[in-house]
Amino acid sequence: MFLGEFSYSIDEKKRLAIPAKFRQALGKKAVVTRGLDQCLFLYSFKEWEVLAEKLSKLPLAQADARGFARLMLAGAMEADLDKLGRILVPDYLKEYASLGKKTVIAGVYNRIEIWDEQKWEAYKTNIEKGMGDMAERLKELGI
Amino acid sequence: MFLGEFSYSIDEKKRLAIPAKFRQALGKKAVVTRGLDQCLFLYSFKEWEVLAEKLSKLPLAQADARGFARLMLAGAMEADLDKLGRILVPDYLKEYASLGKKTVIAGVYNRIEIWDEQKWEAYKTNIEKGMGDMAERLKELGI
DNA sequence: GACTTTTCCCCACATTTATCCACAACTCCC
DNA sequence: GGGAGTTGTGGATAAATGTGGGGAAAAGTC
Repeated sequence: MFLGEFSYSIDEKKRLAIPAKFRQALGKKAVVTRGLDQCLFLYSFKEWEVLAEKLSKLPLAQADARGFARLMLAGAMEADLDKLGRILVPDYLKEYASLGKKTVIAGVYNRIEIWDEQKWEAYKTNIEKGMGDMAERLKELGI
Repeated sequence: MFLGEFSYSIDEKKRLAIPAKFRQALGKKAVVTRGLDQCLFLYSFKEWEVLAEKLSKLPLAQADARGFARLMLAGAMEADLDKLGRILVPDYLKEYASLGKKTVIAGVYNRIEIWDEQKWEAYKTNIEKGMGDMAERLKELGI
């Protein structure tokens, strides 16, 4: 299980270090892909395989399902860790998440999220503001 | 598994480089054909054989299924990779996908898609727009 | 048959990518 | 607190890759 919030920087060669704590659980082979709210998701290859399998089985005949699978699969990219535990972030994903130099890496249960630092701060304050209302909903969920 | 999004250019001899990452899985013998949404599909010969078999078994009675099968089978063309990993894109397929110089090659699980760059960008933003309920679908898939 | 056009195989070159290593900051342990 | 190991960052060098042409062989045209 991935937990915690770390800040790292992407160098000019698009390399991004993964927190040492996550490396063992990730393994050497990992996959980055488009995530929700303009961040990137990072999965271990095993986790990803399960997902990709499901995506590939979506009906090809339906235009919207086709588009969805296409974006998720084409958006993904193998991101193997080098000797020092870094991955390479492809240009199009860097752009998608509007990643600058400073990034935040957050562990969220079975996946790792990669955020631009500013976007992360903005998102956090935004969510924190709505935290009061959320408590109500959590109660409904029995938390 | 083919993953990722790459941009390449077709030269004036209709040659198109295939991403190095895909070459091994593709093999030397490949097949290009008309795809859905005005892009081209590129399969390894083995995958193509399986697909062609399925297409040939589509119910002959249904007009749309028949049309689809016809489009894909008649549009297919062997596209062997040369020494440097490039294929030749026939004129009629270039025209079908309205390929300009700049093209995008996308890996979508068991196939590779070839898009005109502009068409690809347009398609992507279009899908993303209609993806407000993306989170819902992801949840269904257990992402 | 002569000529033009197309297709295919060869190579050159600039750029990108991958691999390796260096160094400073930090942590942990004795 | 000092030393050994780890970790984050940056850079150097070597290999691989993308792109563009040249020219021989094949195909088509008049």
